[in-house]
Amino acid sequence: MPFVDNIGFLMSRASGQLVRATNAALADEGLRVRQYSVLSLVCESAEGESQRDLAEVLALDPSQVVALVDDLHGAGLVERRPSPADRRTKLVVPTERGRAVRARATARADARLAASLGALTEAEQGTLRSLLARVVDVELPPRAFTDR
Amino acid sequence: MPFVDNIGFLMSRASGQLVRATNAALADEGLRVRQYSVLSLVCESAEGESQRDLAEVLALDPSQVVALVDDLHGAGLVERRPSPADRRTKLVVPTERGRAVRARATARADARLAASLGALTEAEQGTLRSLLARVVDVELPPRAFTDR
DNA sequence: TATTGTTATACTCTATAACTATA
DNA sequence: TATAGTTATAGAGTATAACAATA
Repeated sequence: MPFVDNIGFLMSRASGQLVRATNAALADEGLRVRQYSVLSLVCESAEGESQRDLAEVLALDPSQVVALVDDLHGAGLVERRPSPADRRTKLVVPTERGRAVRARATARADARLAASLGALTEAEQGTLRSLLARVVDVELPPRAFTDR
Repeated sequence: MPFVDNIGFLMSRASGQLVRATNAALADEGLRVRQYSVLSLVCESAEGESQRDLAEVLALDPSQVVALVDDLHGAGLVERRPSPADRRTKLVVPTERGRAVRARATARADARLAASLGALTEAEQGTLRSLLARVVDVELPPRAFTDR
């Protein structure tokens, strides 16, 4: 099979396209997609998310989360609150402004994403989403100790 | 829909996983995935590929292709040949060693990719490939001049 | 004038290691 | 002894601009 049909190549190409498109859509709100992902998660959380949990969900190193939260805090969109349960842990919570920016950002990003996926029907987008979710879950294959 | 179900996010996460896995698989051959993609394309080509064509197929800036070809040339895997048709153009062609390295690299990369996609059946992988190919093709939507 | 390859530069993303304060 | 957050650093990837040679 020719290289241009390689799933890894196509995935990388598609991902790059979507990231560029989303960054362009978010530029008006002063966000990039990585900062936006953190803001979205904390806005969806009831009591705030610890930086450790953010790192795990986003598959980022904790040190990267520090920088992203710093960015958002500098823009007045989130705050760090001490966790009542563990004094090592900081819960990241959105400010009022953070919630407002997130709402606008989501509208813009979703519209742009829909345009980028315009070649696919709604049903196909659902199929793609579930296939991707299953690829993402396979971090630790059951009996693939050989290559670790 | 929660952020973690966003297709752009899932795509970025999946792409990162596949790139990391492929880079790990290629490390023994002294390659990274971007160099490998150039090597693969020139090995598949009958008369060599111009750097401009490589940039277009891979969706890279021509200046990035210069660096990748430099890397491969430094490793003795490709050569630049003058095009008989256009003296501006350089055709990138593999060396004998380049072809041998590419064969081994492809075996390793394909095996690792198959493992990373192990959660999907062959049919599902085919579906994923075709969906991705259609997403990638939508660089210039028919009448979306508004956002350019 | 436009295109191919090239150099240069800056910024973003990724990967590691080491440190602190807590547990 | 282990974990959450932090700082620092280096390398890889991305994005632009400008230039020489050639068309």
